[in-house]
Amino acid sequence: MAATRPSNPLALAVLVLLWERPMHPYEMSSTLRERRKEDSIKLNYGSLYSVVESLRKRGLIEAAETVREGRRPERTVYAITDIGAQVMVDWLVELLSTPKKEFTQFEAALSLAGALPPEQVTELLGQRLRNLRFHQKAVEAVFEEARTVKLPRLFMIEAEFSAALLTAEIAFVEQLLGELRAGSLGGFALWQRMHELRRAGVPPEEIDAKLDAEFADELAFARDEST
Amino acid sequence: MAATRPSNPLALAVLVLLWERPMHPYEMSSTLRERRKEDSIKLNYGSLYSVVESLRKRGLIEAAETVREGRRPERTVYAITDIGAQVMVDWLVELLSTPKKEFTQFEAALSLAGALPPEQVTELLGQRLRNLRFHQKAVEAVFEEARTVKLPRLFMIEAEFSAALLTAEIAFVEQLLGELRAGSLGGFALWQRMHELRRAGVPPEEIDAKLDAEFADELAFARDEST
DNA sequence: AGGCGAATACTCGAAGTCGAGTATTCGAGA
DNA sequence: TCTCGAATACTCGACTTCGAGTATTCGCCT
Repeated sequence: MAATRPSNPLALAVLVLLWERPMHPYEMSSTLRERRKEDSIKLNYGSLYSVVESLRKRGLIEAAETVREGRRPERTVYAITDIGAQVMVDWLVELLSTPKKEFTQFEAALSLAGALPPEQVTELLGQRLRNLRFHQKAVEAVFEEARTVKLPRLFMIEAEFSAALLTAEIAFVEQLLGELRAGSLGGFALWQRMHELRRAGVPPEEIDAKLDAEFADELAFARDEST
Repeated sequence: MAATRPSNPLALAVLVLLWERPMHPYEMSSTLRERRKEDSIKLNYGSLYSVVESLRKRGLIEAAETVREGRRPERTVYAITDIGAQVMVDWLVELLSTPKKEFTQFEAALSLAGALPPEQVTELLGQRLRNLRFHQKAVEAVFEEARTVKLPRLFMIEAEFSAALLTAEIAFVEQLLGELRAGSLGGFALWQRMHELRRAGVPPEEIDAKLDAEFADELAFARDEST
């Protein structure tokens, strides 16, 4: 059996932490928090403990000892196994070298935005833009702070990546908003008309027929798609 | 009880489809496929049926009729309810107007990349860059095709968004690769030395101590963090 | 006429996700 | 010395996710 692994990236974080040195679950979570890794890896207690258990069952990590410090409850300290170290490397290699489609909520929302009327979508994207810019300022403040305490950039690459995506999203929304406000986005009139008809209470099939007639040219693509 | 909703965006897609007109689950999946929405919304059969059931239990959709066409098995046709339509609107409003952190695998991998030696990470990111560029060409070909069949841009905004993120990622990886190859990324030497010591079999605590001594200036930030 | 691959239409159960809840202990201040 | 909030260290179970498997039928090709 090829060594399988859990799908949650938190499991990879656990492997990396145990590759550094043995520790117990709660220490993993606090270490991740200290290093600001919770910004890039979703951390939640339930998942942490179940992920640790899942790694143990697969033989990627093992319980090293159970210690009791002061009068705190007992804690199980885990260590990485040789197979675990190998899986960690393979996993990192795959994630770094091979891009794979990541589904985002915003992309889903964009693809379904047609269900709201164009005016409302314009308004909502305006709000989003304001929120994004506000967020960007906060992120820049964090970078500024990092520079003043001389934190080496190595420890923040993931934050820089996420900031780069944020900048790209801002540019995209700005551009889209411009086209929406100008009404110049291809298909805009069709979209508007569809909502007009719905508001008027026209039933679905009739809407389809009317739009098909009124926007014959714009909907031409749909007719010869039977290839 | 405030109308709750499933968390899977596929449920939003179901609401939108049923807002257009009643249909049965299999038709939902084929409609989504025809419209290329599976590129922006993760579609999988298991999830589809359980999401439909979950929407039904919450009263956001309801079974309208069960039909049997030809000698095909029976199918349940669902319709959206008034509450369902409201939830659909609220959900779209939230997703479009309010950005929320999306965790990506690559961001997680970047934040844990320190567990591989710098030379290997450089090599892997080189591979990634080649893959990303290849993928970008394919995406551009799709856009080209869309232009020739005159598909209105409205129907592809989500694809344009995803392409914008792809471009941003390429730029980021190019930039990062440059700094890695030049060895100019802050913390690079520290990272290299850490792996050197590990290869030499030095135990964790000693590595920490040595690095702390050798890179006192670069690690200064860590010492006065006890605020 | 009949065979076979593509499309239709789901089902199932193992695995994973999540946040709220619980119980304890430490330490700063009144 | 007492208290109270923050930190420590998990547990629980309801809900989701997922992909592989199943069973049928349509329609083209020979």
